[in-house]
Amino acid sequence: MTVTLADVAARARVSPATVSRVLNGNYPVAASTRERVLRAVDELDYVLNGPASSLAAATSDLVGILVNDIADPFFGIMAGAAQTEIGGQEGTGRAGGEKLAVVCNTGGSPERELTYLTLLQRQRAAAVILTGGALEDPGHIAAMTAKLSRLADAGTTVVLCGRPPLPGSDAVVASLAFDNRGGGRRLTEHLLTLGHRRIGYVAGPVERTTTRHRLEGHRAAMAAAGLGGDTAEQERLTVHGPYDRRSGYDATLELLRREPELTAIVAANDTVALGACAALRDQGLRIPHDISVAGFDDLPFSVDAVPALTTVRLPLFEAGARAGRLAMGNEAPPPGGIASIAAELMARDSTAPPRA
Amino acid sequence: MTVTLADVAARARVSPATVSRVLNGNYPVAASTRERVLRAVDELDYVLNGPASSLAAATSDLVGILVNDIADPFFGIMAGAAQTEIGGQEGTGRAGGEKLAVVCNTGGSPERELTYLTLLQRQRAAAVILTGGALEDPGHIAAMTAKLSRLADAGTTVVLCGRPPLPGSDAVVASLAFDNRGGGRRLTEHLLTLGHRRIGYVAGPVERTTTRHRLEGHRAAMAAAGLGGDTAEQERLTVHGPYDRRSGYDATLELLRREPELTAIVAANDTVALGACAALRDQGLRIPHDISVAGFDDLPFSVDAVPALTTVRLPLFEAGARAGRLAMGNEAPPPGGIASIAAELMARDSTAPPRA
DNA sequence: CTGTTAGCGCATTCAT
DNA sequence: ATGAATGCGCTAACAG
Repeated sequence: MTVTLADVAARARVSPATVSRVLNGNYPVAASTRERVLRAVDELDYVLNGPASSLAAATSDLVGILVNDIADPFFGIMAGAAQTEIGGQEGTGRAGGEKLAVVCNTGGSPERELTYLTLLQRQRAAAVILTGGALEDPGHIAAMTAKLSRLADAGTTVVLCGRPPLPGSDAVVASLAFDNRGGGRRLTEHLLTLGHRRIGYVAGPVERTTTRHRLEGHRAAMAAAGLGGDTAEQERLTVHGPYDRRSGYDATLELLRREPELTAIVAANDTVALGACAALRDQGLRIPHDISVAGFDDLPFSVDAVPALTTVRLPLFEAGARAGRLAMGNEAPPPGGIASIAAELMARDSTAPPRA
Repeated sequence: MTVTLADVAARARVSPATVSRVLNGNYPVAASTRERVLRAVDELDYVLNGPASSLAAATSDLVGILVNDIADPFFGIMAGAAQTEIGGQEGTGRAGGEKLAVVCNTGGSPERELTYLTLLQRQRAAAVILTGGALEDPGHIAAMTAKLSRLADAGTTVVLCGRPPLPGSDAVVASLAFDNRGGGRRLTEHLLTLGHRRIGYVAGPVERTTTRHRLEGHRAAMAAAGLGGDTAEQERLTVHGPYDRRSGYDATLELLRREPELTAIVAANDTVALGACAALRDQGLRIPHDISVAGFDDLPFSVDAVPALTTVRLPLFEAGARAGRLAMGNEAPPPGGIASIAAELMARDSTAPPRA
């Protein structure tokens, strides 16, 4: 039926051990024998049995990349970049020592995040990359810390990309954290400099690090300008919701209801900002003439929005690629295992001084 | 060191076989024993060894989803929907009989497509879903057909989603093909009805089924209106390029150079259309007053474009979900294994009658 | 309903 | 540089 290593060995008139050695390449084999073996492999159309090989070797060539939302380019760009570094070799068609880089979509659900980690642990994954913000629920953090320790103990390399370090865990080889706080602060400073004073904030889902850090940056800038207000006032000008277009639309209407004199809206990310723009247009407001709008991430479509969206650029591709190299052991981890990744303000046309 | 099934068996005072049975759930076990075993599993924090289990059972719980570009929501939406159907159970955290739905990014490269299939074959994947258009190169088609046969022989379920059937192959359980030709035709008919006569076409990469079908639909509509022109004229009003923003931008400038009197531009997809819009704006042309623009796919951002983009809606989520169910054997394949998925014209604000 | 017995296909000692 | 032998951890008959 299915052709095995032994079949190849027989055809090449060598022992199974020799076939294994040429296939894995990490052992000296005479050129002539290697030649013969490879020919037999091609002739028989042999494909290594992954499970058997993983069982014997106690490691697999699977690398998992966890994302919160695979339909969001924010994650797609990072995941694609990581995959490029991991499975991006030439590709002979025969598939030699390649790793199998795969992305797993948690949908933002903590249960599914843990389930996927268990599944990857079960497969004895070579490495795992966790992308995007983390949930701040203490129970989940504890469960994640424990699970990642277990993975690390089993030899799996764990890398965080766009997610803050896990405090007190040595399971993680490297954490690449975006400077969401600094980016958020600079974005709001930009609006303040333009002269805005009443700024609404459409935040992401509660209990997420990304949400909190961006919001903290915003409030820090407001406070520094003496516009912080009390907690109640801050809450009044903040609406939370998922990272999607709909949320931006609805939250904007709500903010307008709460404070009709708003001159600017800061959104949790670019997708949300697009929803905000749609809501404002539907209300007959012109951007940026009547009201300014800003996003976060600088996804590819943001520059093409009308007007072009002011936002904060995150080097998603570079970060993803670096995470991929770290996972493969092809790059030295940053000092202390932690790197902060700069976020750059992109001032474009959707923000302008408020109407006099 | 690492805890095995035998350890669990010892702790629960049963045989390894019994533990295996409760873990796999597909065999009668006394409730009290099951209880004891599960407790032992939790106490020992046991995680099944995937490779060992796959080796013994000769199948794995891996399901691969191949996409051309993971950063493109077109694929992200389909892949996410498929994953929902495959790995979307409750999620106990303990991870029972779940499948591991995993997406692989080929980047549109035929070599990587084959490599990924080999890797999945090596893992003895339970199923494989191929999304998006296929390459039309005869050599690659032959290689793919052969590879998919090999996979099917090994028990892997193969499903095509958004890709035309593979002629003469019985390896594929089901093909869900979008009606790209019909959608393309209706889109151009819409423009013709508005009164357009000189229409430029920004096509996708050559040798791709999606590209060809959409273009054929366009040309069929033109021909039916007596505007087909000769081959040279058709070529003159068509520019090929990748499915990205940049391509739309550059191709639009090229089309304008070739034919300054263009009144409408049809783009290969929405992303390309956005690039086209940007180029037109940079040329000082107003949409749709000076020139109309249309896209394809109806991605989430298209309705928020300014002006809202006329396009063709593809039910990406529904198709992906259906592919997931087919891959899991949770839905009967369509008659003949082939289903055509309707594409619906979404006439919005980016198209209007040409200037008088 | 549960225990016993054999492999699954390969990587890796240890010899040679 | 190559061959022979052993076991990775689990599932699947087969008994009982």
